[in-house]
Amino acid sequence: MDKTAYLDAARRHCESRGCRLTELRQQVLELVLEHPGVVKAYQVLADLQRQRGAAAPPTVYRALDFLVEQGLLHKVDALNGFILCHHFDCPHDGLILVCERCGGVEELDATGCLSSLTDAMGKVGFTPRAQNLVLTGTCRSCQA
Amino acid sequence: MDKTAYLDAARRHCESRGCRLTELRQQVLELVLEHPGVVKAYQVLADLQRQRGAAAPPTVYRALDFLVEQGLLHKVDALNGFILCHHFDCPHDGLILVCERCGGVEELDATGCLSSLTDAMGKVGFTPRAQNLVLTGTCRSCQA
DNA sequence: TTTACGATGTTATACAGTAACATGTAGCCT
DNA sequence: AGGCTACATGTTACTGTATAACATCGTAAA
Ligand SMILES: [Zn+2]
Ligand SMILES: [Zn+2]
Ligand SMILES: [Zn+2]
Ligand SMILES: [Zn+2]
Repeated sequence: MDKTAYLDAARRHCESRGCRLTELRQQVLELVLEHPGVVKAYQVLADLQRQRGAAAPPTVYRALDFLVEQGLLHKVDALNGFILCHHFDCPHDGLILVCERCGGVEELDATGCLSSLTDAMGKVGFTPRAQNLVLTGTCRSCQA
Repeated sequence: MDKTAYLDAARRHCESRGCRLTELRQQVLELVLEHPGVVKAYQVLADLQRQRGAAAPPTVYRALDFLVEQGLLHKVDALNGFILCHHFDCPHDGLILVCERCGGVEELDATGCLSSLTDAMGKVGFTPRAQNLVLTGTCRSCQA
């Protein structure tokens, strides 16, 4: 999917959820799109300032939070960063692997891999919220 | 295990690994012990300042990093916090469950539950960093 | 038109984490 | 003893991450 098609799909995705992909939000999404792998909020902020002059942290954090809310991005807590989700339109129990060395992102289908985890949680009465697992580590090409 | 026994076990654990649980490190560990669930670094810092006067961030971060290194604490990236590990003496992969409603934290030993995930990652050549999975959801006592 | 609501702008601040360098402390070697 | 070494802690200053609180603006329903 090329960039334009992706943005179109993202717009339709938001509208189908009763939200608007405003110009600012799209601009932030495009900035994330420019980067491979993990993007940091303050990197986006710097990019945004280069494009439209003054901009403050809340501007970019609000846009990023919105995009995460819509499922267009995932937050990677361990790295204080964000990554694109390429499957926002189909519900997926994804397993997202982030390489600590090259910043590359890989997505696995974890369906069928989570049953034992779910069982373990069920034994203590814990009900997990649907969410994506994000793990950090080292990818194949970065193995020492 | 009561507090004294825990601290004794922690001390022996460190010494068996060729490290010392110094007075400062033990003091930080005790401060973490005082809190149920997740503890934040700056909360520990504030507590520490109340006990021994001046103290700066590096003091508490160094101690916390040491304790994580020894396996006595786990870092919870999603919450920028730390939790006690109650079975530091046996190697394990932690599965940390955070209740969205009451904020309680529970750690499961997921060592036997991750093989299918590990297999899936192995197939793409990905080596996960030793880490804890953090999931949010609803705990038993908060079930609606 | 008025009202309400969502989005954005703006300022200031809180919270999280680290670099770099100084000082102390304990064991070891000569 | 004197000096060497390694580790632990103290201290200052800073970078990076994130949010609170309030102001402004556009749009669309009432
Ligand atoms: Zn996804
Ligand atoms: Zn890599
Ligand atoms: Zn543990
Ligand atoms: Zn609960």
